[in-house]
Amino acid sequence: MAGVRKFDEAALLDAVLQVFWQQGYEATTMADLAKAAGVQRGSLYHAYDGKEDLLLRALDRYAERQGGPVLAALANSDPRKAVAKFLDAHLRRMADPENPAGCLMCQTALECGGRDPVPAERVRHHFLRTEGALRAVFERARQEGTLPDGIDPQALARFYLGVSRGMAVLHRAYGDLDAVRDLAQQSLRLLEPSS
Amino acid sequence: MAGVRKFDEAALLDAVLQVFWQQGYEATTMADLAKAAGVQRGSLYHAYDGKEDLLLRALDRYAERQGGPVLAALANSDPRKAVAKFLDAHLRRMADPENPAGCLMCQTALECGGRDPVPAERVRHHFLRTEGALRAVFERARQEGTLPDGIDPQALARFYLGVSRGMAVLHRAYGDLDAVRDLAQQSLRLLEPSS
DNA sequence: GGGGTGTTTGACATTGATGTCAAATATGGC
DNA sequence: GCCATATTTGACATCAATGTCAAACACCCC
Repeated sequence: MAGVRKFDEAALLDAVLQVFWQQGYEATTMADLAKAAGVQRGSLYHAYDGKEDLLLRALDRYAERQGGPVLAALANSDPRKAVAKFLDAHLRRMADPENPAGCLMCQTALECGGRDPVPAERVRHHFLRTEGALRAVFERARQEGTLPDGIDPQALARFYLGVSRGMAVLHRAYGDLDAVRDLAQQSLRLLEPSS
Repeated sequence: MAGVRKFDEAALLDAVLQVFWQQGYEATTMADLAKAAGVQRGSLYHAYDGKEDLLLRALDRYAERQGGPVLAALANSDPRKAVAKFLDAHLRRMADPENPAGCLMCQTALECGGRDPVPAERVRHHFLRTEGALRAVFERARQEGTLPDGIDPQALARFYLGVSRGMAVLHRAYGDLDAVRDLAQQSLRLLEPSS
């Protein structure tokens, strides 16, 4: 029962991530995390630096598991298809009944933004990563002439980043995907060739 | 020093609102609220039912003070101008150095969404109110022929609701208004007559 | 197979937040 | 001016979370 680490790091972080995502950072206690991970509270303190440390690791793991497929969806030479798949990946993520509603990153951004600079900075980093990936899509499209003139790739990237963030908020607030779908669909009209 | 209520209800709620907005709901203690309001902790318990009661009242007051001007901005017969003013009102709200970054409604939606149905429902109510006001603008525009055919007013309303929510998240996460401005500006292209 | 290493476990003290209460006190009505 | 009413105030008990620690213990390596 003791001697070598009993738990799987990845599985533990998945459990921790889930609890933070469901309840929020402040409402979560170390006891909650321990219980969800099937581990004694003392073991958590032994293996990690505390709740904030666990949050940071959970954020990174979240980016890897949830954000990875979303960014991968951007790999398409047609910017419209790339963004459509990007938003659709978000939708599918939200439709997964395993996941709590919303988005852990947004939640942490809002909850810690005015209080705790360390997780806030981590979230910002991941946002910038997504923004950069989107910008790369549009910059490439611009070079290939697929993007209308006079459109700033950076601004467009921020737009779709913001749209995906808005989707998460509406998902959490409304509990269903109707409004989320509308938001995604309408936003795609911005890339229609007609304009 | 005692006998009749010493504090102004509105001013107290403004102070309370500010603290919730800055720190988040769970991270805020009754002592924080009492201090910010310049009132003894016991007085808060005497006058209100507790932290959640104060949050609900703060949300309503927030909707009144911050949301009011934003909804008023929608009063314009040209839907494009109405929405532009709507988004600009959000921008100005965020540019106000008196206000913490982001939006108390979104914050509460995300923080309480997975845990506390009562404030979550209150937030949803206010979101629906905004969504309804936006929809009204587009429905009127459609009747007047200002809106392109094949556009669902409801979907468009949800789109701009989501955009405004995304603006709040990016504001809180990035701390500045650059991305927020880009998001607002790009979203307005959806209403350009060219399409 | 035995000792060292590192983990687990439950207990502990500490801290901080909560909600309640009785006493003190200022105001308004009579 | 005095009493009733309602608020303020500080104290109190309770509860919950935190972080630490020493002892128990299992595994790996020699």
